[in-house]
Parts: sequence; structure tokens; C-alpha cells
Amino acid sequence: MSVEHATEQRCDNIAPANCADCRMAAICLPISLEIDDINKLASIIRRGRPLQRKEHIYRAGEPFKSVYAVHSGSVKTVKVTEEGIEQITGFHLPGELIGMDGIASNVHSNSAITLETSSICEIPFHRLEELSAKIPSLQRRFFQLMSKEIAEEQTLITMLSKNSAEERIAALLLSISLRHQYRGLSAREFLLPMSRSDIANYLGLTIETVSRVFARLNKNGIIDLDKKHIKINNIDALKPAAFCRS
Amino acid sequence: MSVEHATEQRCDNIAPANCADCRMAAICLPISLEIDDINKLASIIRRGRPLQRKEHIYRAGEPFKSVYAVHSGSVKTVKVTEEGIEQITGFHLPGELIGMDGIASNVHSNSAITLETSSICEIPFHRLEELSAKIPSLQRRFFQLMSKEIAEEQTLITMLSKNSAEERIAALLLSISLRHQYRGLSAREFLLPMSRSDIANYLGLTIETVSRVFARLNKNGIIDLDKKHIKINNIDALKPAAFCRS
DNA sequence: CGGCGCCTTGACTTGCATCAAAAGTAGTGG
DNA sequence: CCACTACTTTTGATGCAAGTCAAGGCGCCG
Repeated sequence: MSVEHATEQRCDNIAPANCADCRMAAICLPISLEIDDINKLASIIRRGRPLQRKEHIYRAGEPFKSVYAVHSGSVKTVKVTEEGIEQITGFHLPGELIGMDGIASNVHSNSAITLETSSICEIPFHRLEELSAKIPSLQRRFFQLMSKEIAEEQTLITMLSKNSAEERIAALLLSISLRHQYRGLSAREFLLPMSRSDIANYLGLTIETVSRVFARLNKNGIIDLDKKHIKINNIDALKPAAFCRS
Repeated sequence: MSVEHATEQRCDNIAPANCADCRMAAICLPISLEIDDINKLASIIRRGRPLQRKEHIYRAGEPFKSVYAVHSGSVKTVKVTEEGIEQITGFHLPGELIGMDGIASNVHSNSAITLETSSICEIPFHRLEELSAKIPSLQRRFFQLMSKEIAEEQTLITMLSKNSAEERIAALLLSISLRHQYRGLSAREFLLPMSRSDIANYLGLTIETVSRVFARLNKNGIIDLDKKHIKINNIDALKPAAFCRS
């Protein structure tokens, strides 16, 4: 809707979101909401101005007020331990929701940082709570999103605990590929929005190891890699089953 | 309350829980619920018969119907990958809630298995949802519990990704110690309900490494260990800070 | 053109895994 | 109560995947 764009231009800070017209809505809210309910939800969501690469959406330690949906671009979430060690806890693509780690303690336990120019929708949590109590399918949807995050983290835990460097990198590529596909984009060819050192940090490896594994996959012809541009030639070779017979 | 015991005796399968009198309630539901609301919640909770060691509470793949609170004893949750690799995703002590990973897909993604004789309360999820929509503080509490689980898993992720074998084991001991203390039990002396191989699996190590690290901590006098019985002599030596200067 | 990040590649080191075997513990049944 | 079997834990010897250290390449921007 052109109105949406116009609003964004005029208002230099935040604009009301128009979820009914957002092509990500099917992903961030794939629920059978009545059009009426979608509009109620949209009315509490605010679309922020586009953020540049490396800007913070929220910082660890800040009071928790909202959760956020990635509208376009990409984001990493980072946890910092008391000793100052940084751990990337997730990479987030359009249609994905972030910030739910702050609900428990009312303080964000992670920081969220854009990996590229991104546009982010803000959802004030107390209003989401109120609305959830009134719209059962929204409450359920939100429980589901949190549960999904738990399940995804468990997958990462298993990977860190049991898999080799090559398996971890293969799994990350597959995950990104799958999420692209889900959004109707190419599963075989895309840009990696994150740096090698982000990948290493996320997967519990060093940059050198990440670089060497990419080089090996490239030499084997499983992928074609040119800096951040990746093309997967043999998607099956990246699947877990491929590692059983090697 | 003796009535509660009487009920348990009579009914060989399940008995209604009496949350108002349960000494775990302060932990599993530390919310400012009206006594009235507590009773509404209690009315949907069922206390199962005591389970023996190694019994399943639910199995991965089963339809998701309920979440469960550990009333007494202890439980491990285990995720099995498609390739059949098992990863323990958590150890759960009295007052802790399990099974929330199943909400997203309506199927349990983990199995839950008792580590010792345990008594477990079952909370049918659809009734919890209904009640949450009516009692705002309950809805919030449940969001918080899920968020807490996310934050805890992120801690495990960081540990698996960044810490040495010794640091991981120290962190596990500290975590158990803290949870004992929270329940008013000794922070310095307790029984480890899980086997060495469970610990190894959870922390992404081998049993041999776990055994060696325990032996080293024992020799250093940091802990006294006799099979599963552990006594922490120098709790500070287990804290992350202790590893900065070593 | 020179400085700065980011990435790659090579040589070497190391913490933990693997393999192997013995010792300890628990459960079962005669 | 002991003998037998099966499992868990400990301890030792060896190997390897990934980390560390170091140097050089590439792209970007002032």
C-alpha cells in the first residue's frame, strides 16, 4: 500500500505498521486471525526507521519493554557473560521475532544488532499481553513462538555438544537455506549476512577453522563461495545423513 | 494436609493437586495469585502416582497435551536427533516446569525421564491456556517461565561453545548448588541424581573426561566426592572468576 | 597510495576423545 | 549369604580435530 510508504517517509522515527499488507505477516503471524484481529494487532505495532548495519535494536541490561519482528534485513542476538565473553545466540531473518529472552527478568539478557541495513517492527509487550488475553489464537501463537525458540536452541545445544566443525557449518548453511526457501527465495544461492567471525562465535569455533571448512567444501564442489555469496551445488552433502558414511 | 495423602492413597492413578498446601508452590508459581486463583489453578492440576527411576513422563513424538511440574525427585529431558544422537537438554529439580518445548508443534520434541523416584504434577495445557486468558498474572507467569527456559539454554550454549571441561563441570555443580539453596537446602552438600554419563552427555564431554575432572577437583580439595554424594569445600573456586587467573 | 579490517593459509600445539583394561557397585537367584 | 552377571566408574596410554600463533592477501576508504 502506497500509504504505508508515505507514512514512513513523513515520520522520521516510527510509523504504525500495516500487518495486513506486510508480506512477512504470513511468517511472523501465521495464524487464522480474523482481519479484525490482525488490525487490532497492527495497531499496537510500530515500524521503526530503517537501521544501518551494526546498530543496536536493544542492549543487554536495558529494561524489557517490547519484542521485535525483523521486517527486512538481518539481525544477530548476542549474550555477554559476567566475564565479558560474547556468545551469539541466534541469527534472525525477516519474519522472525526477537527479544523474548527479556520477559523472565524484565531486563534484556541479550543485545540485538543488525547485520545489514534492516527494518524492524516493535511490539510493546504489555499491550501484546493484554491483546493475547482477549484473542486466544494470538496467545497460543505467542506461546508457540517462544516454544519454537526453545526447540531451536536445543538444536544448537546438540550441535555444539555432538557435532564436528564441518557438521556445524553444514547445518548452519542448511538452516539459512531452509529459511530462505520458506520465504519463497532461492534455497541454493544467497548472501551470508554475517561475518566469518560471527559464524565462528555462533558455532563455537575459531575463524580459522570456519575459513578452512569453507575452503574444503568449496574445493569438494559442494558449495561455490565468493566472499559472502554462496551457492550450494550439492545440498544433500550438507545434510546430517551425509556424515554418517564418511 | 492429611486429606491430600488420603486422596493419593485411595486413587491409584491420579489425584487432584493441592497447590495451596504444596511447599513447592512458592517456586513453581511464585506469583501474587489470589488464594481463589490458586485454587482455580490447582483444580486443573493432577498429581500422578510416584514414578520409579528411569520411567518416562512423556516421550518425544507423543502428542503434546500437558506440561509437568516436578514435585519431588528429579528428571532429565532428552532430545533425540534424526540420526539417533541423544542430547540431554536439562536436569530438573522440584518446583521446575518441563514439557514446554512441545507447544510449538503440538508434539513433544523431548523425552522426560526420571532420575530417581519422583512425583510429578500434570497441567493440561489447553486448560492452562484458558485460565491464563482469564488470570493476567498467570499468563505473565507462564510467559516468564518460558522466557527463563530460553535464557537458561543460552547459558548452556555459551558454556558448550566457550568453556573448558573443568569450567563446564564447575558451572553445573554451582547451578545445582544454587537451586538447592533456593529450596532451602544445603548449597554445599547434596546428592547428584544423575549418572556420570548423563553429566557427560549434557556437557558435551565423555565419561572419562568427567571422571578425570571430578578426580582433579577432589584431589585439589575443592570438593569431596564419594560416588554421588558431593560436598563443596571451596565454592569460590568453582565460580567463573576463579578460571580467569589460572 | 597507505592504512585498516577481514579473510585465508601454513606450521605447530594441546585438550579432550578414543581405546583398553581393571576396579568398583548393583541386581539376581540359588 | 555368596556367586554370578552386567553395568558404571576410574585410570592409563595414545591419537587427532581444532585451537593457537604467525604471516600474507585482498578489498575498501580516506
